[in-house]
Amino acid sequence: MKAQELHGHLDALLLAVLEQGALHGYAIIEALRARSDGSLDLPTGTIYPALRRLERAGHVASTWSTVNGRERRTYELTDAGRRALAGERAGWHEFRVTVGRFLDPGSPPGTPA
Amino acid sequence: MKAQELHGHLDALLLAVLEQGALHGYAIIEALRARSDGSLDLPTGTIYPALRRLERAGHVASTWSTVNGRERRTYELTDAGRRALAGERAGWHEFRVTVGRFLDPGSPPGTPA
DNA sequence: CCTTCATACGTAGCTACGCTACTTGTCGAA
DNA sequence: TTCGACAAGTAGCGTAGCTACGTATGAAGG
Repeated sequence: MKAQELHGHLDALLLAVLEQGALHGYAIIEALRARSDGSLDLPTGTIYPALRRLERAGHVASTWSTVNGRERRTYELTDAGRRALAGERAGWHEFRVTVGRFLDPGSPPGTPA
Repeated sequence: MKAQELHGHLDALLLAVLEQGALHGYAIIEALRARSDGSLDLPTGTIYPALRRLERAGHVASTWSTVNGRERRTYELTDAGRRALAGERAGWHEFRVTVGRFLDPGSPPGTPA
């Protein structure tokens, strides 16, 4: 799918992926691709800046490690990040219902009961 | 809701509103507000440029009329617009499923059956 | 009469944010 | 030794919605 439509929801996706355990950037990209059956194939230029944004916001924390001579920055959800994720989930739900009222089939204009 | 999350979905909303009949810009804003129970209260600076974009793209057509001394530009879906709306609906569905896999409750990681 | 508010259109400039394209570097395989 | 997967990152661009204006009419209220 056209990924630009993610606008505003990327942070939530990243937090959701990290909810299941700490990962490094590259692995996050792979996790998104895997869990979406390839629909979400996000470039590094999207992920890395987003992760730094989340870190600045205090929603994730990172630690460096070296594995096989390769530098890895591993990201982990903070408590604030977990709270933020809950908020993002609520926001996503409202968004999905609101937009769905216009775009989902079944009950366009006047559907009282 | 924070309207910036609409990013990329606004066109679809406008087409969906016009699907039920031609409306002028101001009325479109009111229709969005009404059908979303007030969640979508979009400023004119968002709607008018968007409508012109849709017109340039050939998805809507506009006709001027004067009602009570007030100028009205009434927008109507074109056939291409109707096709575009169908595409937007499909895109919305895929988007909602993909993002939902991460943010909706119920089936986070490995849910085979 | 004059102000104010709802109606109705519109533009200029800002900002957020995801994307493209690029760089740096290690390691394993061909 | 060259190429591709792994791993991180930045600079600059484009899209698109938002803020804050500006214009104009008609109705309501003082």
